[in-house]
Amino acid sequence: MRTRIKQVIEDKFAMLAEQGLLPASDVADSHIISVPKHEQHGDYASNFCLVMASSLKAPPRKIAELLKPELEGEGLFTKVDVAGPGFLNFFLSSAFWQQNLLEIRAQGSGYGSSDEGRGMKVLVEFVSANPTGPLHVGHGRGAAVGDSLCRVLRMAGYDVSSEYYVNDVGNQMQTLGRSVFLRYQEYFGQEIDFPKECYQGDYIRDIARRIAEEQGDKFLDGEPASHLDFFIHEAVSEIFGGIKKDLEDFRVNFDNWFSERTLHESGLVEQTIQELMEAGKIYEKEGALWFRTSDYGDEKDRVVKRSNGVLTYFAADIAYHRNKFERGFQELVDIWGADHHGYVPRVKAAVAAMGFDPDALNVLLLQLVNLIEAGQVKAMTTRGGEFVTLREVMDDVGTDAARFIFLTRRCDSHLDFDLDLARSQSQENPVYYVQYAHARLASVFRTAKEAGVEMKEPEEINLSLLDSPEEIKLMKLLASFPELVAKSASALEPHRISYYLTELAGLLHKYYTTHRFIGDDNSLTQARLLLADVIKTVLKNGLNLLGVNAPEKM
RNA sequence: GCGCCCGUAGCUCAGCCGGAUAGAGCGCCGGACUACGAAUCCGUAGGUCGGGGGUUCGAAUCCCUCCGGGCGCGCCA
Repeated sequence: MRTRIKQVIEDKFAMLAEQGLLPASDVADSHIISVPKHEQHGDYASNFCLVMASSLKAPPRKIAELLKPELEGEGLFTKVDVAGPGFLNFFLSSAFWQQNLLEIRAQGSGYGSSDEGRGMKVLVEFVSANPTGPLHVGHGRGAAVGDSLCRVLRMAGYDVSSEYYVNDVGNQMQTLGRSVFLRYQEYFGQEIDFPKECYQGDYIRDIARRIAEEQGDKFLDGEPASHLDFFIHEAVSEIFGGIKKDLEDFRVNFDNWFSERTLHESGLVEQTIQELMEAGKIYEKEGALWFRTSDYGDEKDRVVKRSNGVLTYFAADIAYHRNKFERGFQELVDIWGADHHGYVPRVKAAVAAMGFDPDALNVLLLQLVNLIEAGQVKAMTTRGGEFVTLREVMDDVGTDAARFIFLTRRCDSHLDFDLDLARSQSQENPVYYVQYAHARLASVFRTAKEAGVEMKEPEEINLSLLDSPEEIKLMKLLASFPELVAKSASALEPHRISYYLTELAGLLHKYYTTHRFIGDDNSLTQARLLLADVIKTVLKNGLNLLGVNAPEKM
């Protein structure tokens, strides 16, 4: 609708310019159609006259007055107002909104879709936690945001793939294997010196105990180094199995699990370094290889191969991002913890140096999650081994509440996750507010069925009965859902969905207390049931974008 | 010291590629079930949008600066 109004204005302007009533001029980019905050400002508003005033050398209101009759003659609006400093306010008839209900109903679970993304291939990479320990709450936020973003992008017409990058090589693997081996020795009563850099969590002991129980003490003999691969393999597969299970229960699915190891094994890392050296973008200094990232906006050059011959994590990441582009993705979204923000410029620099568009790489930085319990921040450190896992939170508050809460904040805002609130099965918990709206409507249909009321075909329903201010307001909000999804997608901001749903649920609850869906007047009942049906659909579609259930009963 | 993010009601936060009178939830206080679910609704109170400058017809929104908080500044990942 917005694009249609915009087009009409620009057409009418061109016509007036042709007639010599206004000077010809290019239309400013800042010309937008918005939905005004106040009802008296109409259903849509245009700032056209304001943004064009200076290039047309005419007062905004005067331009508006010239356009007004032309726009009214279009037949699209019941009224066009010139308001304030020169806004054009457009009023649509209630029939317009009523007809829209049929459209929503026809689209059903597909309502909200658009071709905003035009089939653009997008890769969203998230979580990507090292398989050295269980997922913690911070990863949970990444999982919720990433997964929801994928759903939103898909609905907005993007061709989306989701991916988890598995760091399955490097020092940390050695450290992990060593940590488990030491605990294994400890299990058999040997004196061990457990270094600080080893993984401290109890889960390491659990893995060691399992190995000890299954394999006995046979690894105590001989050179520990020769057993290390076995311990690494056992630890990784157990930990990774746990991660996958956690994500599955959190309703997060990945299209692809990308192993860092394959980048090395395929030779892509070495090949990329070689090519960049030939292009003069990597040079040698003090025995190490350095990438000229400072030529592309980074603070300083970065090492890709250490003087001891070992590749850095960065080296693999360069190849990984190259690989992403070479797989044909046009937009990349990386979701990282905010503590990695210093890493962004160097990866963008690498992308640019390889000849790809650095703006095609979108890095979302997720700020910290603080768990609050009894009004106190629960300490959450990864190093000390004392951390709250995603599993604990999921088991504690449930997947629905956890996901919803993770999606009620902007990415770059710190998140205080109040456990008591999330736990409470009561009014304070925001997720229930929305779910309850859905369940309430489901209940209406159950009641209707019991009363023997069947919904007619939409075409037979007299929609003009839906004309109260509350109904109009609801219908307008319902109509804006596809735009909201599209905007949420292009801005990479899934949290907008949860705000929309809270607003829609609020309107429904309010409506519910002042209007009855089922009454003596059959045609009114029919019209309101259609409205109920459509609201229910939109709530469900929206909750689905968040990965939250839409229950029929609670 | 340098860089990134944040600062909006008592609390937690929306709104931020400029737009009209700045919103919500929680909390406080007061109301509403003999009709579809009260996990709900209605009403009251609550604001120098961190401070200051600038750009503009117009700034919570953009720019500069200062103050406060968080996080980073490895030949770690």
